[in-house]
Amino acid sequence: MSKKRQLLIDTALTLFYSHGIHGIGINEILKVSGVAKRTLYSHFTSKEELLLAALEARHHVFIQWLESKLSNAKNDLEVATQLFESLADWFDNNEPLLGEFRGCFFINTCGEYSDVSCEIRQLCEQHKSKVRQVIADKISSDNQTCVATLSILMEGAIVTAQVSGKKALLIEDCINASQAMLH
Amino acid sequence: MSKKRQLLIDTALTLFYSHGIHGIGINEILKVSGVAKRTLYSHFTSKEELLLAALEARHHVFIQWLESKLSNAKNDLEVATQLFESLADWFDNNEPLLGEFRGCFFINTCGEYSDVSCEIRQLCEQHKSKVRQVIADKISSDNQTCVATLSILMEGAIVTAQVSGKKALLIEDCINASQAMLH
DNA sequence: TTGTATGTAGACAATTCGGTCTACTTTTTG
DNA sequence: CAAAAAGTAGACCGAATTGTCTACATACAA
Repeated sequence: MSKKRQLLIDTALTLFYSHGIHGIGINEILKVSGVAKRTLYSHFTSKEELLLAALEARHHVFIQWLESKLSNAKNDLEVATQLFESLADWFDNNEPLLGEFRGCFFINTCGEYSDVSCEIRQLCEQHKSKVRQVIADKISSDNQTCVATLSILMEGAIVTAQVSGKKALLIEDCINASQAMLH
Repeated sequence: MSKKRQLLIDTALTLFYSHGIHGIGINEILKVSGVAKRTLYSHFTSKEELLLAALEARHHVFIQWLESKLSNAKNDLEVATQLFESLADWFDNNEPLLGEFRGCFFINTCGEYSDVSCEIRQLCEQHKSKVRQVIADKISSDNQTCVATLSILMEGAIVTAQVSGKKALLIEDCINASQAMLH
């Protein structure tokens, strides 16, 4: 992997994430990264291809982060608490790996693309599917409902933190709801 | 309220909602609505002002819809079931008042605007605050946690339906989680 | 009748968009 | 060393962007 290529992906990810895809032009990405336009188009055929690369990069970073955060949970309740407490750290910008919190990059991206069958949307869907899988792998019970509920609470927490501001109560509620579900 | 003004707001709302704010140009809104550009700029000083009007219009429609859906719930559990079953109808495009489901317009909008203190974001935050208030007014118990959890589940359901498309199981999970919470 | 509101079509300006291209320089590698 | 690969700056293209402006038409109420 070329150094410039990685720099372009990183810069695109940061800018797309914070200003939306259509809110950021190619020229802005070039200016911020300091890479020449010719170089960009030797690595990517279009803006969309750069976006796809950025989505994939974010996917890998996020999944790796999530797996590490849940790695030492010893039972289902610990999975839940560690999940939501890690999210709280993200919301409070205490997770350098994930950068400044601006909601979920994949949710934000879906808001800008209406065609559900396009490659971009499919990548977003696959990411969410993988996130659920990571949680499922840590849940000992074969109860599929538990995984689904945790995922829904997770999405709700992310969106609420983004739109309504980050609150300590939010995470408490998620953990309480998890406890109620796990009897 | 002028007829053309309302037509512009309705058209802008539909197009913004389905393609994102920055994905839709003024000219497209004019073409679809059949209104002259001069007329638009006699009613609104800028695209942003039109967006604010569209957000407000959506806010009123959604709140009215939500209130009507929860109006005849007789206890907390009924509030929860009617809430999530109404959401299911929305996801399945069986709620003409809300139009074709494309996630939450306010969440999608927040994804395109990073400045939390700008007027657009504040409108989105106020909308979510009002949604929580509508739910709170129907919950008999003074338990604030119940309202918060329902809200989080609601946001999670909306986002999951938008990104991952799973609908039937999703609503079941939300209702199950509500039941667990309400003992 | 005569203002005044509100509407029309569309040219135009200034800027930005994604993307191509030329000409040149640097870095890596066999 | 020499060839190939990867980089640079930035002019340029056509299309699209938001917003302004001129000139004119229609509807309605005092």
